[in-house]
Amino acid sequence: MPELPEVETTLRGIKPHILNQPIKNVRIRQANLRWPIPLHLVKTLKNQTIYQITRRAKYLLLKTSAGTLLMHLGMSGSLRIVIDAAPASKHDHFEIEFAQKVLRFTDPRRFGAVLWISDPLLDHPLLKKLGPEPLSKKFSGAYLWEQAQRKKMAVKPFLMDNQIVVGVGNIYATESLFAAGIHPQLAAQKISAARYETLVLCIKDILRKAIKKGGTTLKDFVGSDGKPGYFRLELKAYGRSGLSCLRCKATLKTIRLGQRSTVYCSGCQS
DNA sequence: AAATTCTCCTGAAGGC
DNA sequence: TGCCTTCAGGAGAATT
Repeated sequence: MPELPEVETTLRGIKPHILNQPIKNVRIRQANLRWPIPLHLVKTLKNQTIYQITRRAKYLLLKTSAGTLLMHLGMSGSLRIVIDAAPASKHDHFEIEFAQKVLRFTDPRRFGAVLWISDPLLDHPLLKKLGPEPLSKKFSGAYLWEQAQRKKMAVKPFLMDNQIVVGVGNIYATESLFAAGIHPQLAAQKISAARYETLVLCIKDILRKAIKKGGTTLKDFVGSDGKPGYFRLELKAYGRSGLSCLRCKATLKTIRLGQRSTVYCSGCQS
């Protein structure tokens, strides 16, 4: 599931292959993703060069002198570097062809996006309301506690709100709350500043470890080299409902919070 | 303003 | 075997 570690893994994987390489061709096979892929990209990107690749939240930003290509992997998307031009398959919706290599976007469920931004980046509606990066200094226990005041919603959906902090989706929110020993259903405003300090440390630690492992692959996610991420092996709560807690042996439970399944341990999360 | 619900989509899994 | 239902989920949009 592409959350921040998976997007970061993708960024690091594709960057050395496509940076400063002239674009020879662009192909749109299926424009109907979350929003339609702008058809003008075929002409707009031809002969352009991507001179910078960055990530903001779960968005990849590929900059050219004509504008910025924004890509989102949705929940089943992946970007791969294809060298021997293997034939495209059913879910290969978009690709950028360079002299030696092809950057191919694959997304079975089509929740992903490929968009074009020609205006200043920060004005874009998808980017301008985003909260801080979780691995930045600005994302601290004090910040999170401050944001939580007067928020009655449960802490888990609070953590997954992109205006509070970006990049923390269902897997890493579940894992972080387990690591911090915080019950996911607790009202955000009822959690102490000290516990938010702990939670922030857990979030940063888990995200960093997941990036080191190349992200988490549940089903579709692969890195740019086509290989899965191995953080799934490290998951202690997500996907372990009904199994016994690795810390206290109690049976892990599942509840629904904000339409998302949430696994927690009633023995050591309170 | 804050919180909840709906929506897009496909494939896997379960029921009968 | 095969059809139908249910579920998974990122996050913007719509609704309460």
